[in-house]
Amino acid sequence: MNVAAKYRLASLYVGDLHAEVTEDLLFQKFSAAGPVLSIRICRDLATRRPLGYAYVNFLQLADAQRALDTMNFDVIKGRPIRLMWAQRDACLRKSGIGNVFIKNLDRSVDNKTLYEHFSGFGKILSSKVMSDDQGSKGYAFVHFQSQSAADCAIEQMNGKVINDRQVFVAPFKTRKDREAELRSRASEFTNVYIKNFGNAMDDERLQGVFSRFGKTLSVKVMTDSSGKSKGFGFVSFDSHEAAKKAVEEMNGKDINGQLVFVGRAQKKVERQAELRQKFEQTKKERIRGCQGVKLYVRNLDDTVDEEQLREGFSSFGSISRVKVMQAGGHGRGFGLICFSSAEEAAKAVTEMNGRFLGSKPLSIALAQRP
DNA sequence: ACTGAGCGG
Repeated sequence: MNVAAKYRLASLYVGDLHAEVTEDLLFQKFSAAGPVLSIRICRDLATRRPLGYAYVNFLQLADAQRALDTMNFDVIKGRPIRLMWAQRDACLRKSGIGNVFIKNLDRSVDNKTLYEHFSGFGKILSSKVMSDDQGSKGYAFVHFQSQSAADCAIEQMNGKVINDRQVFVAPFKTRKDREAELRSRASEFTNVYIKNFGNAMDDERLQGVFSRFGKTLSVKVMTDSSGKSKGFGFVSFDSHEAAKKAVEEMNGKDINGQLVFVGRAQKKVERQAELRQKFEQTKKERIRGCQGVKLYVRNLDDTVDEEQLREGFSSFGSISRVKVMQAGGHGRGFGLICFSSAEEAAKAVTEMNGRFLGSKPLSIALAQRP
């Protein structure tokens, strides 16, 4: 048998490694399971930074098996390691066959507890409770070797209680598949959200406005603790067609002298997620907007300070930021100016490039995107 | 709250 074939029989993949874990440390640890032939922490070829995984090659298959059985999820440098048989065939790793998703996990459920609850259904290739520095995130993955084991686990474990909490167990879905599913579910909505109808509205009147689109299951004007309308409410229809018609015909219409908004009702978490995403989006746009109108000013006379620079450019528009680069108490001969619009920045470039500020002509250019 | 990461000499 050649060397490569021999390694493969007794090779373990060690994942989720902390960056400070060394080969020595792994050698010490795994030698407790039996004689170790070699260990390699994989690193980026160029930077030599660890890639977060390693191989441990045992001389004996039984020792590798023992390590897998007894050392999986042991904590090194504060982080649980994840052990698997080395599997170099990427197709086998990524097929997705037998992969199971678990959620609604109690925070007290750790990797080992999870493993104990699922290992009886078949051979597990890899499992993991997702966590951050706050601890468990309440969901996990168990990848079985066979689909039949996964089916069995789903059948037996979905709805079961682990550490006083009922868990949800189902086939794993990729993020893309899941998003598509959510979108298609959302497109068949039956619950409608109405806002901006003022406070002269109650359930009965709302019912009166919306019942012509179809049968309603519930109509509710949301109120505060004193019973006063909050200006919004929900109408639940018995069919998507009715809900869709209500949105199409009522959105933007005048009710009690006000233009109302009528749309698909979202769950609170969904709404929050959307708002959060919008906020991130506008933040990104704002950053991009600022980058687009940043000017580099070179060949600066080193007596010119930020105030003078701002003054020299203020006639072209509103300046959000001015900076003169400094080193050792004097200017380094360049700086930057942020305008609030691209037009202003462009005008500043055409008008000021080559013009004298102090004793030297300015050299101005639009800053490159980073 | 909420569907991953992962393979060398």
